[in-house]
Amino acid sequence: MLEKQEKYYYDHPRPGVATDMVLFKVKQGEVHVLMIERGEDPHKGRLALPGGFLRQDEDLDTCVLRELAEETGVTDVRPHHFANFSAPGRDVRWVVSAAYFALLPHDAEPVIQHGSDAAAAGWYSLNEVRARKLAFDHADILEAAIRAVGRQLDDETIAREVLGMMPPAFTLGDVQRTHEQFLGQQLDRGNFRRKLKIMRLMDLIERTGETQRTDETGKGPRHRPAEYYRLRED
Amino acid sequence: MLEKQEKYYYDHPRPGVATDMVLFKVKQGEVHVLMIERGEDPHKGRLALPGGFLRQDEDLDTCVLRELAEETGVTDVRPHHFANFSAPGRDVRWVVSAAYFALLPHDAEPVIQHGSDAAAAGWYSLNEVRARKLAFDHADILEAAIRAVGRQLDDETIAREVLGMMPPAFTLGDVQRTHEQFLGQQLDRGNFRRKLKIMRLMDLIERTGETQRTDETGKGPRHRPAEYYRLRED
DNA sequence: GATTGTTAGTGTCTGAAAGACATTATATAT
DNA sequence: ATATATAATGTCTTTCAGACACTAACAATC
Repeated sequence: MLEKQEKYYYDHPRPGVATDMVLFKVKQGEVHVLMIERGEDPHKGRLALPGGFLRQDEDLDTCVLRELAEETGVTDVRPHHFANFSAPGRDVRWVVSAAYFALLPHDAEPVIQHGSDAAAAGWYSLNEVRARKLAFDHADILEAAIRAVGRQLDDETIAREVLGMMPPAFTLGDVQRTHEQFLGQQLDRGNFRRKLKIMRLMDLIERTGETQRTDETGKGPRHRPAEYYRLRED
Repeated sequence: MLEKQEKYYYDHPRPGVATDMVLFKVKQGEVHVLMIERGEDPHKGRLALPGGFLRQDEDLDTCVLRELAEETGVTDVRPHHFANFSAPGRDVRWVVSAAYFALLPHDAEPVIQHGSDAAAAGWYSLNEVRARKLAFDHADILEAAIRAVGRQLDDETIAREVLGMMPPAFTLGDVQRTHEQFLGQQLDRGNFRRKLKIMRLMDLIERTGETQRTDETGKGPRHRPAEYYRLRED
């Protein structure tokens, strides 16, 4: 293969090719994003999206999953490509990036790995990460990812993955608030629940029989408690 | 810039990065695609999509437009990215490609250029090009492009560009048949016309006053003639 | 104990839009 | 004249989204 490569060699300058992953998770009702603190220049110390360079024996989908597994231990997510980022000045090393998003199931247990490239890693809420100065053009990538999820929320595949993000017991209001964070706007409760039925998403979940209650610390609703739901086995 | 690049140099193998353009045109009622006969290995002699390698001072959108202009003289089209193609074996030179489609306005006058990379170029109907063995994975790219256009036909931007593909005088049946070729299925006439109104596409065109007629050669309809339309100035 | 405030859960009214299909119109061919 | 094919338009029904109303159930307060 290398010989063939030389045989057909073209004298084109070659950019670095990388993937970036915007991994979303729901934590205490708020959408969070996995970010890594860069341990090296360029942009040392800034928060960045996980991702990495393409290898010669893999395609981009494989690359983004491999990098995600290496840096976070997450393996069971579906990557969704939504855009390329290729502005010449976006990375002084000249790197073209294929951007993906994925929705982390709640039962997944990411183990943040510390490598040379990632001094620290962790989950940041949308508000937190928006208040930070991010590496490269990762702020643009993040916003584009949020919009991409919002656009695809009426796609059955994505809507199912959102259900998979929910904790073991959740209310329909929790699901609605998650949708709202991706859409950036409020939704009508009645219409949202009707949509869940029409998209047959209600068939994927079931009532636990429990309802919200106010615990001894005073935490909890001061209003009608919501029914808890859980994902069905099948 | 080059110094900085060396300063931050990463020892990653770098694939070639290219763009491929699926340029559609309507010719005598049939959707055609611009293809180039490859003048060099790999895949010398086979039909291929126009496109080329990314340069250091441009992003992917700029690249695909530049390559298109160089190879065909076409300048006034809007590129729409729809997918990346990155399977390791798709090109023995290891090339990752960002795939675009564009819809050629009828008034554009492409001048096919003959370069070292393009021994011959020309328009092929979907049936013709599907009967040929194409270079690389360009058959996959082409089919994906057709589906991408079909999916976006209810997007106002794309639907307008389809109108722009029509010849100076066209019938609503011509527009419908173009949509059908992208969708791969028949449409109901009444529903299609209603859609044109709802999407306010009827505001963009006007009747010419002429109707189809059978000319001396016997060409023409043997049925009720259709009204001709044209694009409005504004 | 009644009242208030807040969210949960459900139902209803309206209008937009799609799908299926019917009807009339107008040309050529026989 | 009749058949045939397509153009052009209209109608009926169903689906679905948006807006909104109404009741239910809890905690806090008066």
